[in-house]
Amino acid sequence: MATIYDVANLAEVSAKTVSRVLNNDGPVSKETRKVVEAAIVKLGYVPSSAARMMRSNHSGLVGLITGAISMSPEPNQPAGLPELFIVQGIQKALASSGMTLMIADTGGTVEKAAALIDTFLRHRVEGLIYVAEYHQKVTLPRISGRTPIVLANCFDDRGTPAIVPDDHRGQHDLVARIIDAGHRRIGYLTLSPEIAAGPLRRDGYRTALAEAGIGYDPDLVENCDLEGRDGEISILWEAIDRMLRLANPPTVFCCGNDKMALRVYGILRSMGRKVPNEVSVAGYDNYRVIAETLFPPLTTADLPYTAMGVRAAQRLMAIISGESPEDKGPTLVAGPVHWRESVTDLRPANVSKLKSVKEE
Amino acid sequence: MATIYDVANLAEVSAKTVSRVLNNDGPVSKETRKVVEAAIVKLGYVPSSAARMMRSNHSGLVGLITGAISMSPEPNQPAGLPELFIVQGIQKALASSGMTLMIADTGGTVEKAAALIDTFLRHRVEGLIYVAEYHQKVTLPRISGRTPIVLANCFDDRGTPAIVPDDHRGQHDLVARIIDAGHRRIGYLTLSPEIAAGPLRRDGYRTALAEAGIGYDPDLVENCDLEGRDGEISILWEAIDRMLRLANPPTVFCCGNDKMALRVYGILRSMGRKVPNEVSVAGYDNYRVIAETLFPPLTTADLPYTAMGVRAAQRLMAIISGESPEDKGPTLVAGPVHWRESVTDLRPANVSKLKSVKEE
DNA sequence: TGAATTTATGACACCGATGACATGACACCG
DNA sequence: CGGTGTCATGTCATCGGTGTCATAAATTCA
Repeated sequence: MATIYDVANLAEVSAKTVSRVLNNDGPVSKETRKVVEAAIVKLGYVPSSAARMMRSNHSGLVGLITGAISMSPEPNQPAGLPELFIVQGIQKALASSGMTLMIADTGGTVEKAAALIDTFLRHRVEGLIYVAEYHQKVTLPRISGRTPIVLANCFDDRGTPAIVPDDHRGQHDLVARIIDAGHRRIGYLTLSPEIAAGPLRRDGYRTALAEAGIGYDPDLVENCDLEGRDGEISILWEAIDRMLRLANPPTVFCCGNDKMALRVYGILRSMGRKVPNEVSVAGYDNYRVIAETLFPPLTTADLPYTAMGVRAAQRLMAIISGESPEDKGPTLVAGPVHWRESVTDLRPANVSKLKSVKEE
Repeated sequence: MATIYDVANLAEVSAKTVSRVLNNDGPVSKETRKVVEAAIVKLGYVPSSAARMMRSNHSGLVGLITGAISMSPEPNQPAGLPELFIVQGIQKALASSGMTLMIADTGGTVEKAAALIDTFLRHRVEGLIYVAEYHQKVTLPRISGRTPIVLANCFDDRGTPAIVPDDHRGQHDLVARIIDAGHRRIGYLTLSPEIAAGPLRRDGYRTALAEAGIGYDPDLVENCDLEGRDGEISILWEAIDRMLRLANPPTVFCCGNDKMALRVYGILRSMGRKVPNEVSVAGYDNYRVIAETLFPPLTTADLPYTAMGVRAAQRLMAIISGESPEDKGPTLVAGPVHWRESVTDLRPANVSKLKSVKEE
């Protein structure tokens, strides 16, 4: 591979002058610049970032660690892989800063994260972002030097800067909107209480009910999430069957996430119930492959992955620029409600009118 | 950040000895090794890969370029992002080789690929892999040096080593299996002929029919893929409606991909047709979020992304090791059929028996 | 027991850039 | 016309490791 000296020889200038041309550093005459640039092209010269980094002690790299790409081998897990939107958001925010993003994947095993952090430190990244597959608590190995790190979609108990979704508010907003559409009996098929989003969303549901003066009815809430284990369909089926037999049955089912809503569509239809004419369904995540492809399209709460990624990158850049990460603890990011055809509007004026309303 | 000299001073040995300990190079006495390792831990020393790379001229890096993470902003496009499985396969195959994988994303715009290749070359990667979002032809900027590159899920007309899915064989195997289950009237809702997979899969369908001695009936085939444009649902609806009104209607609908199958489920049910009792449905891709979550689970052909990733990485490693890439052109990789409950078995013995059969 | 080999370690140059500093040629100024 | 500033360029040391070679001590061998 050609070096800066090869270019210098060919252009009959010093290496330093070539360096000046490359970096738009110091003054270079028009003719010299032209000669040098020609030599660069002729030799196909590409500067070595290793050599540059050694001298200037500045890598321009940001490391990103994720398990998103190689999810656990079992096909369970909350969403799948849309948390990649976080990565997309990070890229978007980083693109303007001139930093290069290096992405590495844990390959499923969390233990590999330590090795990846090490690899990144060897490359002298200027900052690290750790992205979790779903909202959860994590415990990462401590980093020896002073390389800053930001957590996205997760948090720890050491006060590390973190960006997490506002599950409480999202579920609250969605339920509030559904109440606004005239629904009063709202069934809620929850996620497992084991995962961070479960209790947060359930509380959001309760808060929205309370604000509307609707009593909380435990008969309308059931955990239907087996976290990928078998039998989820039958548990769902029985919960729905039970609720629909109540004296005062729900007019809408809120599901823990969009994937569950996809199952609920199938079950309700197998029961002979039309969606949404007889029963409405709402999800959570705005997992677009499902939410927009389902027929009818699914009303759901957005999980603002992209925005979270943007915030994470911005936070990191701020810390790299020297801002002390004093406002410790997680930053909550809320997303909008996506109103689609899967929930009927029971308000007098709109009853029987099944039209597409988008509020995004 | 501590350097190798700091460690050498603290351990009272030469820098070269520290280097020996780090790389398990040359002989080092047990005691010396212990002292050096203690110093390394005490200082939190992390070697600089930049410095190492300069001298040894060996980066241990493989660059991966993908648009997978930031798909096009429109929610159209074939699959979404499961082509990330390719990345997963690449990682799996690379893990054993000691190479570090650097992933970069084009951010949607193909033009950025050139910049990313440049960045990778600056880091002196030993090989490059380009992963496309869906099976297609691409034209990448030529690479100046002799850094090898392998294409995954795409191909070009310059004979660059490439790994692509065997869409013809996959669709053939799926249809053959459906014929084997007793179906004779097989509707086919195709992908757009514009994308590489479209014609390949359609030909696979025709080949399977021909092999079974079933005549090709153009009435049973229709392109229902608008590549994300509006109106897809109504086109699908009309195509299905038309075919079901035929004197001899299809007993099963093969869909261009799983996403289309998801829509077809909704449409058939809105028409009051039970799946699979009255009409069977099959997909393509084995997009698990859809195929396994749908009710009933979807029969589909596997798009062997992981295997393709593995092959791509192996091919690259072979080329890096000096093997001349003489067997030019694309390598086809075929995947298995996943037989699930969405297609009924019409063979006498099994009629009315709806059980889960997995053949993977 | 002296020569040959192995083991353990160090000295030093070098990889390819860039920062600090120096130099010569002009231009401008009073 | 000497002094000062700017422009264009070059010299040289340096970043943090590792390859090459040298060296001294310990071990094996004839």
